[in-house]
Amino acid sequence: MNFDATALRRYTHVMAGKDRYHHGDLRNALVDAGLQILETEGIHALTLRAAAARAGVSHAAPAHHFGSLKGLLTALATVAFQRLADCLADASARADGSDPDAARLDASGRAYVRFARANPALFRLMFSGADLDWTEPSLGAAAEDAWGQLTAVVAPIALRRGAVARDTRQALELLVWSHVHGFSHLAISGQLAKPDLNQSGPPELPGIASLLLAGV
Amino acid sequence: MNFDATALRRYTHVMAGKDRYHHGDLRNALVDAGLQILETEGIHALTLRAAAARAGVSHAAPAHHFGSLKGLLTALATVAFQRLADCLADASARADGSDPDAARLDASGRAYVRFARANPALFRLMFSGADLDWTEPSLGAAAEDAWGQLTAVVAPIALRRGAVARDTRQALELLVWSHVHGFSHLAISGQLAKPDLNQSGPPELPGIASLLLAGV
DNA sequence: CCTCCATCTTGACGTTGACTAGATGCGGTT
DNA sequence: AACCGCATCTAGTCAACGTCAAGATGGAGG
Repeated sequence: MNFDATALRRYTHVMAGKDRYHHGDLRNALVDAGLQILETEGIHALTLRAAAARAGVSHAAPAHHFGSLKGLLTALATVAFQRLADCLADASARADGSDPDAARLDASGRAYVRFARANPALFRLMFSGADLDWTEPSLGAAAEDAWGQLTAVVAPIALRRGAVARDTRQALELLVWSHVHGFSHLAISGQLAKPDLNQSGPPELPGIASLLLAGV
Repeated sequence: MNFDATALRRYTHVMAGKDRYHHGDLRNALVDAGLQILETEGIHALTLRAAAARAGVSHAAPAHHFGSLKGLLTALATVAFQRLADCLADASARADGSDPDAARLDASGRAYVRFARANPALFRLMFSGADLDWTEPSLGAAAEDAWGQLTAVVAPIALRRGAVARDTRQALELLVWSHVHGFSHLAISGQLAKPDLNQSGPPELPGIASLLLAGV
């Protein structure tokens, strides 16, 4: 979790109310501020100046820690991928059912969608393409973690389908990822709010495990 | 296609080089300009002022036709949904294979992905959520058209699976849409560029028809 | 105690979306 | 043919933005 006890002590010290020229842990404070703004006001309200104001520093302070707005967005996306990976791992561990493999897959899928619905602006940012600096190693590592959590629950299903070849296995991983990612994206885009789709309540993620295991 | 011969005549007349105070068809000119900017320079370069400059009018002119930036984006997304619907209809019509239903479904899916890959910024805009004005009826109608093209190719497959109930059928439609939409989004986000996914060439959209028809 | 330098502030510049007031000229009316 | 209403477009302005440059501050190591 990149926990820095010294920095945190200084940070909480400042949080207690003591204003000082040197913040102590401005970088983390700005990330927190950014996450809050993203959650409460959306992506358009997330500006370097707004984050600085929320952290109680001058408008140009963020530049020293993130270089540019892209840097701040990259830091936020990194945290987001880490949180997503945690959610997926947690859901997989808690999954319960008569078919454990299938239960873990479906539970992970639902967790993916739940994460997107709970953090729509953040989710969008994670997959916003050119807005992020993918040369930043920590971002790539966090994204790999999340991807790894997903492939881990697909692997047993793939084996039971007889998908031993690397290509076949990766095609299944990609199928599952596309499925949950597409559903998540449609959900937070409001595309699932069509009246004819809501006559039986809000749409739920169609389970993929049973489909993949049909006829096996 | 909302073809307005009179407006077009004036528009082309202006295009011929004659500068006049009244443009003649500024609205369409601004949409064209917006599409070009989106394609060549990306979403961040798409500003009201840039579109105005490309159309050769003053910086405040777009406001009279679109009200705000949101209005221009909405107009662009409307055109985009219409084009997507056309692409899907075309792909379905041209599809060819031993199983026509399956061929049409897979061809439509590939067309969806091809559209996204060919127009990444536009595709992102179409599903950008709060950036668009969904109270605009034309936008909703265009989106419904595209959605209708997709459900049309899913319906035969659903019937062959015995999905006669409305809920079951809609779940399948949603499954297919999630699949192609998620893959498209991952593709244009660069998430499919992972080295371990490209050892057998760039990933292709996993066919969904054979999966849905397995064991039928 | 003193110096170094990362950290933070202040001020400025160019660009943006949005608003206002005024100029223009097309299309319908007389 | 002359007129005029009004949609269309221009010009000017404002606050907010990202970014840069220059200076102030104060903690860490000698």
